[in-house]
Amino acid sequence: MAEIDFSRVKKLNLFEGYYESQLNALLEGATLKKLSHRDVVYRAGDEANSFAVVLDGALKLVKQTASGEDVIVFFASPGDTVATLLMSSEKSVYPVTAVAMGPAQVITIPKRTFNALWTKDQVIMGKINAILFARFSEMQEQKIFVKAPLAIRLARQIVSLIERFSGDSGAVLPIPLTRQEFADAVGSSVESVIRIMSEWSQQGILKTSDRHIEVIRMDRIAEIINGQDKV
Amino acid sequence: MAEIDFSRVKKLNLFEGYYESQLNALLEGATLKKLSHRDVVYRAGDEANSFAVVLDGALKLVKQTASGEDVIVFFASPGDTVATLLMSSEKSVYPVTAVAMGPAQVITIPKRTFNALWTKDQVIMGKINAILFARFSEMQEQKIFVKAPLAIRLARQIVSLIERFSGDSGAVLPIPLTRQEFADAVGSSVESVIRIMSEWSQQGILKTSDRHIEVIRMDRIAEIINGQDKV
DNA sequence: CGTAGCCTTGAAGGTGATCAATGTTTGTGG
DNA sequence: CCACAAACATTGATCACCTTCAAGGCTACG
Repeated sequence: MAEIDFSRVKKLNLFEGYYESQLNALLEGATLKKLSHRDVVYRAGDEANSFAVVLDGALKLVKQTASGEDVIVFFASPGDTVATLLMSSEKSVYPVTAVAMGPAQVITIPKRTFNALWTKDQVIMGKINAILFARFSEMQEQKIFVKAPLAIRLARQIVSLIERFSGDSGAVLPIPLTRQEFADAVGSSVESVIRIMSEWSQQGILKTSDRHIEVIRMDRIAEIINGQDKV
Repeated sequence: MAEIDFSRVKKLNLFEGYYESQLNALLEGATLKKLSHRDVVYRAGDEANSFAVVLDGALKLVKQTASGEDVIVFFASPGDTVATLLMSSEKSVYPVTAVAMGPAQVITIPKRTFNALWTKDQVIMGKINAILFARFSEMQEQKIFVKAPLAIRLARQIVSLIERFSGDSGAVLPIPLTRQEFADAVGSSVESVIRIMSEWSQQGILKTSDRHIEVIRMDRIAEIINGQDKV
């Protein structure tokens, strides 16, 4: 645990305002994990003994369908926690697989630390709730677009990711995303995603090089989401 | 508050094991609401001053799409809480509209009671987490089926509702659900839902009278979900 | 006994899935 | 640093699944 970079940890909203001694307590038994692209943090079905806080980079939370296809349930960004709700139950198993997208850093924190210390701290539990609420909102938002045409769902997904990973600063997605992953996230096929994104590239709406996306015409993307692109 | 039926309240897993005096504290300022079909508990956009616990019946949590269509985000069953995660944030607004389906009873509990008393009680917060986790799981499960044919999504939805509202006892859905509501829940159109359910009625898989559904051949429904019905 | 809410059926058409084949880039081991 | 494998992107053709639109019927209830 000594190797955890506190200066980075303290920058997370989650841990803001804590003294180093308090942080030491909250991170009792915690481990810093430096991940490379495609490293697995948790595997669906494994016994849930710890939860994770994302420090840097991104994780995708993936589940498999009966026919073996992947479905991306959520993208976790820095500050997000993963598997927190599992800590309350007696014995349980991770429902999804968490995989790093590009280089990433997470802290894994043992269940016992959560139950012994976190749950007694109303401030941090309030922040956890806020994180959960954000994830809830994202999933509900997605549900609202189920019936929308693929182009709209895709555009919404891109905007959502950019907002969460780049904030308002710029329109470049700092994480590598394959077309397949977009498809898995919006519930579609690679081919369809490619057709739409190629179209957008040709129209100069976005640019993509080596799985990194840059939105050039954010206004056009917004129009597409609002269904005004046919006008 | 005097009018709250404690014998009913105590049966909820959420409040199990509490003395009446403790319950009185947890329900400080709470109100029992007896609802009729289509009564609105919370309206999306209203300021979130309280959260709710479902005692009896069912609520649908609805959001509207840009084009004015309804999307049912979740069905809340007895024991579920609604808007809990909102209580942690300073000032907020309900993200969804909560509407009763058939007669229902809910308790609404003020935000201040939650923050003053609930958050200090680790036991009840653990139970809240379990409730949230169940809702999370349901939403994720649904996401796994986005690409599945409508018949499968519909079958899954019916089974999920029956499990939550009837437990293992029987196969009758005790709440009234229109075809439109099924469509709103699975992200489809009324007509398509009707076509599939009519087919099932003819095959004797289920029976429906006045918006109440009874599954006759649960085995067939299970087969449909597993995609074995074409065999 | 009329209206509102719900259910049903048919026809036409579009979106996007699937299959198949091929090109391109990235990463790795020798 | 090259060569080859693996991962990723692309394009075209075909067609199933649903949506949409339109029109009408049924049932409960004030």
